[in-house]
Amino acid sequence: MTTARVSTGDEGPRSKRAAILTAAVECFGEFGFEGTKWSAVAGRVGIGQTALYHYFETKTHCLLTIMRLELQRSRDQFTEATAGQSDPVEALRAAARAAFAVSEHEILQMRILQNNLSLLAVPRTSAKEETERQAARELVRQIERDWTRLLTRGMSEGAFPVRDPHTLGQALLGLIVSVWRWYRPGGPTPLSEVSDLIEGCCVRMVAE
Amino acid sequence: MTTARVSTGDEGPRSKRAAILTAAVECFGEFGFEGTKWSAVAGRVGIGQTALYHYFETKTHCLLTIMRLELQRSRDQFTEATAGQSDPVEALRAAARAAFAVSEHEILQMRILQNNLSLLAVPRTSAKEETERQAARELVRQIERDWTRLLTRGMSEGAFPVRDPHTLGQALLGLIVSVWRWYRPGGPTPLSEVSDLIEGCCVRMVAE
DNA sequence: GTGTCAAACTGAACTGAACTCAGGTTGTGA
DNA sequence: TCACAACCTGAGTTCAGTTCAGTTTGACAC
Repeated sequence: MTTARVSTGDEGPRSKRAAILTAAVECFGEFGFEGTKWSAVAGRVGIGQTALYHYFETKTHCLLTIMRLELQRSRDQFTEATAGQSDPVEALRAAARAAFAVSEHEILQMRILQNNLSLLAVPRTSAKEETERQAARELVRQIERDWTRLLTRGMSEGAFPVRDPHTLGQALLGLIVSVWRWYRPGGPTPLSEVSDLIEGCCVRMVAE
Repeated sequence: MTTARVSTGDEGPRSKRAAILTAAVECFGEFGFEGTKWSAVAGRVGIGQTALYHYFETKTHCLLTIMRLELQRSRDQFTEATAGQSDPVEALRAAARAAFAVSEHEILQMRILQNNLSLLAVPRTSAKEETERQAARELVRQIERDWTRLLTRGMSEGAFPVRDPHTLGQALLGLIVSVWRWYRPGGPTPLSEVSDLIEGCCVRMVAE
């Protein structure tokens, strides 16, 4: 049950919100969102199904919350990794490496995010779902802008050949996140190798 | 309603299978699989909901069929594009270009495939669903093998530096298909530009 | 032309998972 | 020790997907 992390601070002392999020990440990550029964998450936390509705308006609201939190974490990690880097190539390398410096739990969150990104395209009818969706969309936009900025800076400094920075940013992002579609911990290729290979790909894509 | 394409040949003279597939592609592509009601597809074709079950065992069976057909089409296109190319770099370029030489209807199919790939990971209980899932998985494996082969050949001929060809193939595929997540016809960047940019990225990733 | 039969279809009923309702319990903090 | 908000529950509702028990249709043989 691991009542750890994911705390957003605004919870009561006997709140199970964090436990629900953790359980949901494990279920959604392993069986997929549609593949997991909402009641199974309740069972794993040790409460009745209806108790879930005290914390989340709907099952989708929980999913969107997980996605938003993961986007926030990803973006913070990017910001932290690139903060000190003055050389554009080094900044690019740091950003790519940061994307793969994740725990197994975070891998699940990336996978969930990846597999349900299309949810963000269509408006939701439930109020809280829509709020989370908007927040997630805004984070996606900011992350795209972060990458575009990194590329634009590198191009204006002459470190990267000039190309459409926005489309190139999308391509880099697509390349990096696509890893979570097939990568499995304990698989044939260790994550460190994947990380090195993708880092090199990013640099060659952009800087040559 | 456009009773065109997608015919697999083994249908009766008054079959609406092709019309259902076309309508389903349009609905699933625009609103997402979970976002479209199965009855809405029936409505678009002009039949009652229950008539759908004459052609597909379940809604998911229809989705898996669409995905399998699109994988088949993609693979054929790869094979045709790379057939005559003896130079590895030219073969790589041709493969990348072929991936973007698609109609608007095929773009929808790529999007559907992309958004529901995680379905292929977990076994299905329905017999026909499971058959389509196995076929789709096999096609994915073959497509990965096609790319790996292309890379291995280029490396052994000295046209590409030696790197893990399987992981690099996954990266190329991930880069290419990730485009369908954000690309929209009539958007700011025309597909021809995207195609050129991604083609260049592929070559730099692999050949430098 | 006419009869046959599988293919094609239908309205009514069923199912199961997400969700609502109308309260009951609990433990924190005043 | 009492109040009350946070937390929880079992019983019921809803609705999309699916099954059932047939009816209609039209291609083809004769």
